[in-house]
Amino acid sequence: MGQNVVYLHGQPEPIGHFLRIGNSGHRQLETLLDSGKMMLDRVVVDAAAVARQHDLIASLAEAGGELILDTNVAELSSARKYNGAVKSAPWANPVAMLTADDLRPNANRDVIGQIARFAVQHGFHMVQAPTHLLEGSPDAMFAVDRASTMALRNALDAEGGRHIGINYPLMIKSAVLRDPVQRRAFIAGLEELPFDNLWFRISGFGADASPAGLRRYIAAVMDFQRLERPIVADGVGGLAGLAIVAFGAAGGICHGVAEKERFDASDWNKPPEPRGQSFGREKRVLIGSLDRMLSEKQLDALMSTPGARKALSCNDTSCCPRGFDDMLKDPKAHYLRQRSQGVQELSRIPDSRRAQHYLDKQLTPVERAARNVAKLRVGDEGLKKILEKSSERLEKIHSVLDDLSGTIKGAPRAHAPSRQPRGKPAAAAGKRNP
DNA sequence: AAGGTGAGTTCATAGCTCGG
DNA sequence: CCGAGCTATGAACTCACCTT
Repeated sequence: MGQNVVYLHGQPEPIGHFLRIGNSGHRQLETLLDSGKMMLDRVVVDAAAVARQHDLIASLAEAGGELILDTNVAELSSARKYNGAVKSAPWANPVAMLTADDLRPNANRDVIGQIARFAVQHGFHMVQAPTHLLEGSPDAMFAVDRASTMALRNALDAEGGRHIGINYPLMIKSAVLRDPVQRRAFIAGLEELPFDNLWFRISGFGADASPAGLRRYIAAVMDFQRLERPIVADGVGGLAGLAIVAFGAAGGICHGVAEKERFDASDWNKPPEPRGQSFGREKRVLIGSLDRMLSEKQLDALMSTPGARKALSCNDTSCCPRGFDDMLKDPKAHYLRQRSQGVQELSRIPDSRRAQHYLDKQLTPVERAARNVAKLRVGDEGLKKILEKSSERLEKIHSVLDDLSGTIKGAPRAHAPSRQPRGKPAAAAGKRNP
């Protein structure tokens, strides 16, 4: 598809695709990077993990990748999270949450100054402004966040980081995003701030978005184009994430490696969990024909159903030549190839045709495949329900987005964040020639 | 080299709310 | 009054790193 397209107005603008390294998957990612399978080289690194992930960061920098620092200030300011994984961030307070005072210019803890020096010292190209999870536009922390953004710009300039850009992460729950009055207040408050790109981290939204939720997300985020700055949808993945960029609501998306495809901060203000009680997730495999992941356990159970193996296998021979076996053998490589393939395919399509291409060439085939999966004679009632719901969801997304595409035709589209470091080729990391 | 330890985490579902 | 969508809640597995 698309190989024979002639571009009358130059190359279409590529969609920005960003990867969150996360907390503990960096060794696996290093292996993928070294074998040319990482696919993405614009990465967000948590400040709390920089020391541990130094090897991966150095390799990415050497390969010309773009390094983005997440300061973890939002988590460090949360009752539930400050004493968890983020507590090893250099500016963490070991005995308490960070407060607005810690972020004042000239504060005793000098968090802003520390962030600026750290970003320069570790060669970051971009920094997420140290913003907070906001209850709404009247939240007093919004003013603190605006002051922090200005202070960070000054601190970066003063510490030799004039070339380092700033992303502004707006962290609110989806109900707040949906409120047009609060949107206007946020837009007014952001207008004069010195940041390069606007990032959305919307609590309660992600790759599993409901059809109506997805439509409202796209419509709401489109309002922010009034700021005339590139927009990134953080914590989204799957066909929901692709829809957001296909419809031009955002110019880029960001997610983790088979995780962080949804952002949920609903428990951040609760007291910390007592220790010793933790929950985990079994290994999961991305199933393209369902637009969701299934655990190995669920897949095992499905394999006794005739036709399941064929219907669930990756049929992209450049990704998994031996189909199901390859998916199971290296689920993270499969995940990265599939996610980057979807974005790259869309990137080759001219802006004005992306929404239609998404509907016809990306959503429709999956919808059809999901319908076939839902027809399988699965013994397990729970699993059968999951398969049927996935299929139903995709059909509803199609009709909702079909309608939306008529409504927003001709509306201005968000741009992708320009690549840092500027001027370097956008060679995929890991594809270094010997 | 192998095994133990510590810490992170994602989904399904029940029940509630709000709007038509 | 019903259904869609939201919120709260409860459910064991993975990975990295350290110790021996």
